[in-house]
Amino acid sequence: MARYNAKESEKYWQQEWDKRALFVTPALDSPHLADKPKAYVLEMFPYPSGRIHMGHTRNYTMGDVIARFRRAQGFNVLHPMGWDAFGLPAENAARDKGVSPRDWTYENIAAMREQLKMMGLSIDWSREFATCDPEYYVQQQKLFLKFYEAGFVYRSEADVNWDPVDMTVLANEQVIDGRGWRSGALVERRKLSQWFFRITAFADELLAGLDTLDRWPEKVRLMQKNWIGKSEGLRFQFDLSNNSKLDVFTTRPDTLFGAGFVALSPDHPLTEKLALNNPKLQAFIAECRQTGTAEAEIEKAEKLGFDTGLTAAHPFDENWKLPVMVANFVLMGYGTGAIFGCPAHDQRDLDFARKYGLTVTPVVMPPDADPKTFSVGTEAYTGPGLLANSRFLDGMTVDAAKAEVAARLEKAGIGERTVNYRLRDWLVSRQRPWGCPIPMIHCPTCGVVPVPEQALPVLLPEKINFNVKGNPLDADLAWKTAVCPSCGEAAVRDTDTLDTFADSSWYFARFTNPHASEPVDKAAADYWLPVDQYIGGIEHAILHLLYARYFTRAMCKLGLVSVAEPFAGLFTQGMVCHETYKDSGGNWVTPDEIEKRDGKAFLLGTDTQVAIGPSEKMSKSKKNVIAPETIIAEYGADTIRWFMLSDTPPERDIEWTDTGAEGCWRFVNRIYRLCTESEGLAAPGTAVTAADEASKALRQAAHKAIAAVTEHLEHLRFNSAVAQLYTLSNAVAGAIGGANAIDGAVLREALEAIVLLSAPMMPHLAEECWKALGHTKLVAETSWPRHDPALTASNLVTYPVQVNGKLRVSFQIERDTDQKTVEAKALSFEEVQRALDGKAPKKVIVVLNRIVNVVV
RNA sequence: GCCCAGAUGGCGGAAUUGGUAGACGCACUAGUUUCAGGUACUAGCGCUGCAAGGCGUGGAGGUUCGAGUCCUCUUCUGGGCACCA
Repeated sequence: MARYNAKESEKYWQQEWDKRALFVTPALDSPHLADKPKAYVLEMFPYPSGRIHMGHTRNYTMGDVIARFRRAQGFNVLHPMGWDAFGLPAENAARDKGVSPRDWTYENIAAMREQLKMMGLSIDWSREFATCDPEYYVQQQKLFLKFYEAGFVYRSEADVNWDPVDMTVLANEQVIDGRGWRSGALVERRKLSQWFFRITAFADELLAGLDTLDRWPEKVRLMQKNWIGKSEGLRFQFDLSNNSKLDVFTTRPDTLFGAGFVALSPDHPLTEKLALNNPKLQAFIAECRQTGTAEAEIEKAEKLGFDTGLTAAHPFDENWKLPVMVANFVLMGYGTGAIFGCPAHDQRDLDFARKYGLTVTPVVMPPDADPKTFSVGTEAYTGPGLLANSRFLDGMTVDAAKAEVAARLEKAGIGERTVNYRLRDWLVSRQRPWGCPIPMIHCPTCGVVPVPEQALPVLLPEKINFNVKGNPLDADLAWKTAVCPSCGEAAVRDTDTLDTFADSSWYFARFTNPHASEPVDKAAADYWLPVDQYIGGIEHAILHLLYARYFTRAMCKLGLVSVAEPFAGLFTQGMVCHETYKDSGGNWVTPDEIEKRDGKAFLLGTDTQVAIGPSEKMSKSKKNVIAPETIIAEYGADTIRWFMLSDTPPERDIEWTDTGAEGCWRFVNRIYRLCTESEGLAAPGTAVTAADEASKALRQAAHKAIAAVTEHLEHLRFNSAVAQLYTLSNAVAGAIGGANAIDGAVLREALEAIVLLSAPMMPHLAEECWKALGHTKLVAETSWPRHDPALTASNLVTYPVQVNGKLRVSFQIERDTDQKTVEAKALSFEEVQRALDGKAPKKVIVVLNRIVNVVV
């Protein structure tokens, strides 16, 4: 029996595609450009870690299916690839192995490019770039300067995680249990003057824009909406006992008579002022700063408070004094950095009040609660209700009370209704050497001066010395020293680099013409943008996608691009998982160290059992990684591609199994045999007219599959498209093995349907089969098949007959038969009569061409 | 802590969006082919019952002629939380 030689075949067809330049993007000045619609298909570009992993395989397979599908449908397709090449791992490798981050990165890129090419992706490699290419980051520096001129960028102080031993700023990832991951020193929070993008100025636009993104997953839009976190509330002032005033923000002004305290952030200017001559408060602030900067950490930390001794007068009763506390859960970055606490109706406030013995007064009554007896225990009441214990607000709804309080405080001139966003400005300064240098110069006399555009690029130093404390760029005096562009005196460069999220916030625009002398070639961008289908992990649902949306809007304002939204269609794929294994000592064991017998796992060649753990995302730490290259070496790229698309819906996590991969490989061979061993095929191009019943049935199956696969691919339901191809191949195999000979033209039509429909998913196999079927053109040059609706429609429909909602029998009848006839037929069945048990039906519901339900 | 998502046979999942639950694949069982392993082919495969039938989409209620699908409550699992990308 013939076996498909994937290794030879895949290499051969990849070369044929290359030779014919089939995947090169149509040029903007090509004469027939306007005859076709465009499709920009993009997968999130990879970080060059050195090897592709199964997650990449899944991501790029999906994108490639769409790109090939669109090409076959006659679209002009842009399907590029690049590298998100700046970032921490290169620095870590440099520190650990003494290599240069540049060499390490480019070596990784070379290795990964080869691996991606083995997958047979239909990528236009002529557009490839890495974000660490000076040609790319110089354009990013230009963009930064344009943003700066437009006022989109500003400088301000912000907290960082500071490692006091290594004298360096740490990423959240590098802080383990409050300590630096290398030094083990307790991490401190420290203020640095840094650059920000004023993304909050776009908050409303970014929020409203979500409504236009109808081809984005609902959940991603919701996550972004919550992230932006628009809330309407009231900002008002308290008079403090030290004769100063304090601004607070609240979304619950209705609960003002339930106020138990006023609380300041440890980072609030007033806190810092009070701490100047209060060592205990200084110690408290230091304690709060031991908590990391991560929101989850701050919110989960035990509530800590410090009584300042000050009091605040209630705005509606100057004799009512509230204690003014400093509280660790009040964030300086949100609202005004100060709140009034209403313990009865906010859980954090309640936890805090219970700990420090503060007053808890319920002012919103749950339905049916008696205001005289209702009290709050350990759980705050956050639901709706009517106001009580609130003087002039008593009896009002929450909404009415909010409006009343706001109106009164506005009238008194001490408050105003405001809109507040949870979204904070984007801090882009990174104290790291492997990133895009920020093109700014700090001059002792002129202050901050931008590097003039003609003086760009600000290149990274050739050699980065990691044997220094802190940021190597900062320690590199030769690199750091500059001349002030304004006064010509000695000055220093900004030694920070841009957040790598900036690199990935506009690369999709650069792909439309990666060699342009400006950041974006307007004509190319106008033709190709927005990206029609963007595909990547859900982990990017908020930050990357929000930043890219912000950049696009900012570039749009500057006239660099014409679209406001970068990604018209978004798809977020699930992760690739695998079972985990642990030996008796609790150590992780890799899949190739075990063998399975009777559903149990043993160490290879032994009777030593290992525990099978849950399927989790493939990761080195859990040793449950399967390398794509070993699978490609064993079965070829088409098998791994087919696996990635089969069974599991693309948005869900998929579990890699060896048996599943073997099943895919069997299917590859099955298609190969069907196409190479079928006898009695008509010549290519023969007109199809099925006469006999078996041939008619096969024709119908083929055309149904064409319709269904097309529809499923349009909606990225790859697993359902795969199932349809199995069904069609079963139909073909069944027809060949059947009692009646199949018409040669019908058989050809069915086989060609399988080949063309599976081609986006298994492109090499498709070429091999297409050739075996006698074609001289490639599949990659062949149009997508069309189904004939006359062939897929049947004039018979099946009616299930239910009695009281339970299925009893079903029958076939001509489509659109009148209801009376259907009803009579349904009632005529013995099964139905038996279920009726002699009773007369109360009602018979006939849904045309669908179902009959007899109600007794 | 806050926000989001998911739950259907032994497993991955399908279900025309309120109309025959379990398509298709994996695993498994029996048989045929084969020296054998593998491949290939045929048949079976939710649970229960001799059968008629009954039960069945995480759990509890509800709406409906009819609910995996809609509503309310609930349990569990997974993801994100701003310097990982």
